[in-house]
This record gives sequence, structure tokens and C-alpha cells, in this order.
Amino acid sequence: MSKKVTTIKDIAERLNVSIATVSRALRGSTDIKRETKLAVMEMAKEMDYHPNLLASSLSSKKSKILGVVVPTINRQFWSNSISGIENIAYGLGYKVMIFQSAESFQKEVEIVETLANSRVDGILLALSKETNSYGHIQNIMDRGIPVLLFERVCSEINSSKVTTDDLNGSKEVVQHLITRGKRKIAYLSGPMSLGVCEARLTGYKEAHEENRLSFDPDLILELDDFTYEAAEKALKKLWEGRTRPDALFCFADILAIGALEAGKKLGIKIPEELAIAGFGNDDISRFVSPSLTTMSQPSFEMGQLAADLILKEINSEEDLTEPHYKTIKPELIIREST
Amino acid sequence: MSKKVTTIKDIAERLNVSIATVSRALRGSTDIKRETKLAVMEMAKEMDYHPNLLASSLSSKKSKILGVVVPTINRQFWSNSISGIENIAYGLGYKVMIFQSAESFQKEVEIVETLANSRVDGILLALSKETNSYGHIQNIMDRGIPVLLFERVCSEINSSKVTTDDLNGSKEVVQHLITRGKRKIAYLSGPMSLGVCEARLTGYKEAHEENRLSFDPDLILELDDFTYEAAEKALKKLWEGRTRPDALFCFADILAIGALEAGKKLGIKIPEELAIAGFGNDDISRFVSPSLTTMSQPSFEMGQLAADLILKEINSEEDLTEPHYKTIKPELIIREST
DNA sequence: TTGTAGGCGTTATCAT
DNA sequence: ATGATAACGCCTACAA
Repeated sequence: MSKKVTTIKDIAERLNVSIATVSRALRGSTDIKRETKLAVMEMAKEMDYHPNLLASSLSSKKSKILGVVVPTINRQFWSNSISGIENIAYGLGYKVMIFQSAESFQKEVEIVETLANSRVDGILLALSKETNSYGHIQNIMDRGIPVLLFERVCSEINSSKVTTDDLNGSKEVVQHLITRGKRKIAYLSGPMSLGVCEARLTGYKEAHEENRLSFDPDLILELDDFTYEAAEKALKKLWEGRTRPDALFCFADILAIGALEAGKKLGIKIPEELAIAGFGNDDISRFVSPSLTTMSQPSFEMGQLAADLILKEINSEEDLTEPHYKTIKPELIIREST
Repeated sequence: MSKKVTTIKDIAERLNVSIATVSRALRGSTDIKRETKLAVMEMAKEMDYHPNLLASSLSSKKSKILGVVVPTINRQFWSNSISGIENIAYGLGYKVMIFQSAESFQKEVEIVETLANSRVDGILLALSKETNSYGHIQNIMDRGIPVLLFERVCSEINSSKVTTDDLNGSKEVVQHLITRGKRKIAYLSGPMSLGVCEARLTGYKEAHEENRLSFDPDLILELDDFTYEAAEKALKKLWEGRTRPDALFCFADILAIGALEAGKKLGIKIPEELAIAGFGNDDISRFVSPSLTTMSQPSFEMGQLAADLILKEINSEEDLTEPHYKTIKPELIIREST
């Protein structure tokens, strides 16, 4: 009993009209008689008709699907952004296909290719930390697929972009630490290949310059993994290093919390001996003790903005739309750890 | 300069072979001469050919896409499960389309319909908390689409299922609290419409029965929202209620942590005056203070298992495969809060 | 091993 | 307002 799936053709036959008419009626085309339209819709229901989106997409060359690529959905920033993207997309009739690159360049390349081959209408992408060549992205853009880079962007690609104001955000945190009287501020960074990391380093430097302070390059550590363990190791290294820091600014809350816990284990007084600040304002940051000072990134809104931008691009007639750049300001949340 | 996209037809023409040959060569069919195969692949590269997955799916009636529906990807349990699903699916050449029902029945219905219309090869679904009728699911199953329910399941649907052993897990936690000398154990539950919540309540009851203890129904609170705020309110209510609890078992870590923080604010000594236990072992649970006793759910593995099961179902010849039920045991993690 | 030809289910372009 | 009919790009018997 392989239940025959009804198609518009079946409906057309039963109604003695052409399949074109059925197609039009079903999609609410204007130039169609009220009665036929109703008849079609009724028959569709009666015959338990369900449109085949594949066929529709193939024919119309529009899939109504947005592809999203993030390093992982397991971190709050990313899952929040995705929610924001979905929120906007869904309202406009778009579906979202989500992929995780797991910080692997190879996987990112595969995913992007798959997405393109699936004929998604647009791709929202946050680069993996391994990514430092961009041919795969340029490729799909050349194929005519709109791309928007968000949060993890690069200057080599001329697409629309949505980013955090990392430079000023970072500067603000460091300024805050300086104001608190700290003078040996360490920076626990991610890999500098990431523009975000670099931008935050620049903010760190500018804050020092503006206060006519120098800083010890030894206090800048580049971590490969965003894990508690990596942060713990880094803290120990810093604490035993030639210049013992009196403050620690971390690239992400997860690192800050790893360091904070490690610091507590070592008996370091926080914030007196060592002030700690993070970036991201993950849920968890308000619950650790001492609670964590951090920059709040409006991740949900960033997702919304990104989706909004790319959808506008997709639905704009002209092929020649200039890429849009949007930067969102993070907000300093001062808590006990500083 | 609308760049013409090359198709297998173009390749065929350039090579003076038939479309069928090209199609076969590209998909590594066995009965094809080595040389022609190589020639085709070379030409494909030269002409910058990219397969159109839409067309392929339409024709083959296989999309190689799995649909996943969860309440939200913002909670660790769900994002971890999804990672597990993706992990397995990706390895077998399947893509994953992720949707969030946002706990809305209406949205769940729409999503399921969309997924079915997109001709996904299978759907992995965790019910929204609003869902208490299941016609939309039965429908797509009748349409021949494999469905697997995970974590949030129901007995009304006869599909494969992957669940946590909620009953025994819950019983174990409560037993643990009893062993600690607690006798007035409150249960902060989600809506009882969810099978998970009910199962954990049963575990709660059984633990009491096995210890020949009675419990006060007033100590069982049903929350609608999984938020810190909801938990805070609930705790206050319990604390001022007619029976003041000496322990609190929460349906999810997020509730436990909300209660824990609220308790601290009220000056309640944890665990002496009030022991608190959660469920899920979110990252955050080890960082709150006192750190949280909780049941660890292997969410990633559950996702893997779920994907594995449904993919087996999809790729099994017979249409008549019996649904599989798998239950995964959670593990008690004892920390300071009890 | 390769070619022919008829789908797959819609949309879109011309006519009428 | 409706109908024919050709795409859309690929797959797959069936033939050769």
C-alpha cells in the first residue's frame, strides 16, 4: 500500500483544469477566479495534498532556506545568534539550516560547498578559527550566492558583515581595570588569526596608550582552545611567570571562569590580588563567585541584524548591492571579580 | 554576465557522451569504464561543475537531510544532543536541519509540516511542552516519513524513541536526599503534561515508598517556565508555605540554580537547612556555590544514538521495521549542595 | 559499458 | 482567467 502522494497534477485532473491553474490557485496568484481558487483549495484538502518544496525550489530557483555556519552551537553566544537569525528568518518564511564547523577549516569548506549545492538562498557564516584562506567563500560568492560574515569575519572577503565593536569593547574593559588601579593587566586571547582576537588586543593596547602605560608582552597569552582547562593552565603559567599580573582580561567568559576557578584553587584573592574580566556575559558569569565582570554582547540581536541584512540583500532586485557593515556595541557589566 | 551554471548536460555535450553516462560517472557507479569516468570527472572540474542537490533529491526521492526539532537550542541539553545527532549524521553523508519550536505547539506543527514538505529523510523530534495532541506527527508518519521521538516523548505515537531513564534517575536523587537525612523533600517540576516530568515524579514517589516515607503534595510545584526567575519565585513560596522543605529536587539544573541563588539571598544555609539537587549536569552546575548535585545526562550520546537509530530505519529495506526504544541511564553527581 | 527517454513535481512563458 | 508546454537538473529503467 505505497500511498500515492497527490500532486497538483492529480488535483488538476480531478477538477478538469490545467495544472497551471492549480499551481496559481495554490499560491494565491491574483489573476484567478475566486471560485476556481476555492475549488482548488478544497480539493487539495480533500486529497490531502502537500506541496513538494524540492520541486518548487528547483523550478523557482529559490529554496527559501538560509544556511548558517558557526563553530559550535554549544556556546551561548552562538546559540543565541542562531535564535536571532531564526527569529527573523522564520517570520519571513525562510527556514534555517544550521551547521557546525567545529573550528575545522576542512569541515567549513565542505559545509559551505554543501550549502551552495543545496541552493540555499544565502549563507551566514562565522569563520572557524583554523580558517585563514578564503577561496571557498569567494567561490560561492562568485556563484552568486549572498554571503554574510558575522562575528568571526575577515577583511579578505568583500561581503556584508556584522560584528561586535571588539576594539572599543576591549578598550573599555581594560580602561575599567586601569581605573581600578591595576597596572599589570594580562590578556588571555584566542588565536590571533581570528580578527576578533586581534581587535581586542588592539583595544587592550590603545587603553594602555591612552593612559600612558606600558605593558609587558609576556602578559599576552594566545590560547588555542576555548576550554576551562586551557585557561587554568594559562593562569598558572602567568602566576609563576616573570611578571605576575594584577588583572586578567579574557577573550571569552569561558576562559575567564576557568581562570577564576583556577585562581581560587591557588588561593589567589579575587579581585584584590587579581581582578578578572571576561567577554560575552554568558549566563554562567553571574553565578560564579565572585561573579564575573564582563562585556555583554547582544548575541540575539546580532543574529537578527545579520538575518535582516542578508534577507534584504536576497530580496533586492539589483545584483549590485553594496555590502553592508554593521557593528554592535557591547556593554560593560561590572561585577565582583573586578 | 549571469554566469551560466554548468550541468551534467553541458559536460555530456562537451564529452560527446550521454547525460546518463555523466550522471553515473559522477556518482561512482560501478559499471562504467575507468577512462570515461576519469574523463568526466576531469571535465567536471574544468567546467567548475557543482551538483544541484535539489534536482538530485527530487529525482532520487532522497534528500539526505535529517530534520531536528527541539524546544530551544539555548539550553545545553539540547545543543549537546544536536551535536551528537550531527556527529553521526555528518559521518554518513546526511545534513541536519535544525528548528526550534520555542515550546509552541503551533510552531511545532508548522515546522513538522515544513520538514515533511521539504522531503527530509527523517525527523528527530522533542515535543514542545504545549504539545498534547499528536495528529501532526501521526500524519507525517502516515506519509511514510520516519520519525524518532527523543527526550520529550509521548505514548500516543508508535515511533522509535530515545529517552533518559527519568524514573530511576529521579528515584536515585531522591534516595540520595533521603540518605542525607532529609524528610521533607520538595519537587520543582515542569508541566506534568511532559512525560519526563511525570516520570520523575513517579521516581520521587517510589523513592518515598521504598523508604516507607510519606510526602506532602504541597511540596510538589509545577512550573511553566524553565527560568531562574520562576525557580526563585517557587522557592520563596515553598519556604513560606505550610510545610517548609529541607530538600529540593529540581527538574532541571536551571531551576535548581535559580532556587539556589534565591536561597542564598534569603540567607538559607545550603545544604544544611536546604539541600538542593538538579537534573542535567549543565556546565554551570559545577561553578555555582555551593556546587550543585545533579544527575548527569549524556546528551551528546543520546543524540548520537537517536541519529544512529533513525538512520538505520531509513536505510533498512523493509518498511515494516519495528520501532526501537532506547533508554539511557543518567548518573548521579554528588556535589556540595547536598 | 553506454545511450534513449520518460519521469520527479513545480514554475514560468506564451498563447488563447 | 486559463491552458499548453517547455524548462529546472538529475535519476533510472530499459534497450542496445
